[in-house]
Amino acid sequence: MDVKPSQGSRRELTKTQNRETILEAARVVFAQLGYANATVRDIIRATPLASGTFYNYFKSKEQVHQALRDEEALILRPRLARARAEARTAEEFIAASFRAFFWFEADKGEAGSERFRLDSPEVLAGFAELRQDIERAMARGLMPPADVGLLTAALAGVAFELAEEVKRGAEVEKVTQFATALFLNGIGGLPSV
Amino acid sequence: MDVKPSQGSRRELTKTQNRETILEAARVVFAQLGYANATVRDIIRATPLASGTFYNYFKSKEQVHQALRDEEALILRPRLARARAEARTAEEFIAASFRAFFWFEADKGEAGSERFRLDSPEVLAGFAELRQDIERAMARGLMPPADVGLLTAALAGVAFELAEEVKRGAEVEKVTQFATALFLNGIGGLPSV
DNA sequence: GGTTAAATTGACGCTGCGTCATGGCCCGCT
DNA sequence: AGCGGGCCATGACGCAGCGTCAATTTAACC
Repeated sequence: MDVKPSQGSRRELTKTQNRETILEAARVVFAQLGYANATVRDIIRATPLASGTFYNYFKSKEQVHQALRDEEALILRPRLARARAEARTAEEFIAASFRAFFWFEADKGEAGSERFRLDSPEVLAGFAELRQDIERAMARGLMPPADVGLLTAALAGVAFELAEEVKRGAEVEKVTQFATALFLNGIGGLPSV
Repeated sequence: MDVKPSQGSRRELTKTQNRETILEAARVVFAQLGYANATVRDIIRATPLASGTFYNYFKSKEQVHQALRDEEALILRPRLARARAEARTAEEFIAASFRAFFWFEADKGEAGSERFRLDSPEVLAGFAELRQDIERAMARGLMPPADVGLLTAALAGVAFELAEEVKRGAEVEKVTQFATALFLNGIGGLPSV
């Protein structure tokens, strides 16, 4: 009958280390070869571990990738939440969201340019948060009421697509102002629900 | 010294047929297994041809996929061009573009839900056309002047993301009106160039 | 130190990849 | 109609990556 292994136990430690080793190797390999060309073998070869060990930690290349996206989302989400929490007007709400997102993406650079489905848990949670915050803003009268689902999707679409421009070198502040102006004026005339 | 083989020649005919056979098989296989899981072997197995033959027509799974996207773009582009050519106001321009795009995507249904880089020649040409049409519209005073690159990207982002909603069952007309209103009001307050 | 459970290892069988030598078929010419 | 040349389909081949699993090492606990 085993008690849950203590946090500081040797076993737990190397387990965490191995996981991190694999993730770090994956980051490098994906950046070098691109996600599509990279193989599980490439990742473990960039590691002192054996091929079998990989599968103790992840089921597939896809899952490592998801874990990496999750790590990112885990950094980004609080930033977005904070930025929006401080917003007192619709403009602040929108501008702060875009700005936080664009700065974050800008740091990743061209490397992170591949397109993916957005189905990792943390990312979905981020979407849900955005949607909730929009609903609250509408309830408070900060924004006029409109179809929240469509508005969320539109915001996301603009954010993702303009993020590409930012990665290609466009100025964050300029793009932020563009996106903010577009929505701030745009939501005024939306068909009401 | 060969003359270019006549169009009706037997050889040319089966070549065209084989190409079409492969593309059709690919359509089916991608729909069934999803692009990521499908293999070149799956495609040729869905065909009376031998594996080597595949490589006479396409270099990779990726290239077949691109050819399929190109076929789609080849249908969609004239529709968009026509819709926009008839536009006499900004509203008509924007609404017609979204409407044509959403109807097209709606027909594909959930099947075509995977996300891809948009780098096939025909698709890029479609982007370029959109951008040009916007520039012309601005020149004619139909739209206020703004950063064309950012505006194009924003339009594309909203179009792609809302298309997902349409595929999930949202009403085309409702979504079209939403997107149109968003941009029609939005472009009014954009930072001028 | 001995016992046991857990985690690591790499070899294994299998599947898909892209190539290439072979052979058949179409075409144009006589 | 028969011949010759070139084009293209064919499928076997060597190679690489996949995910598994029996054997082995390592850590934990007594």
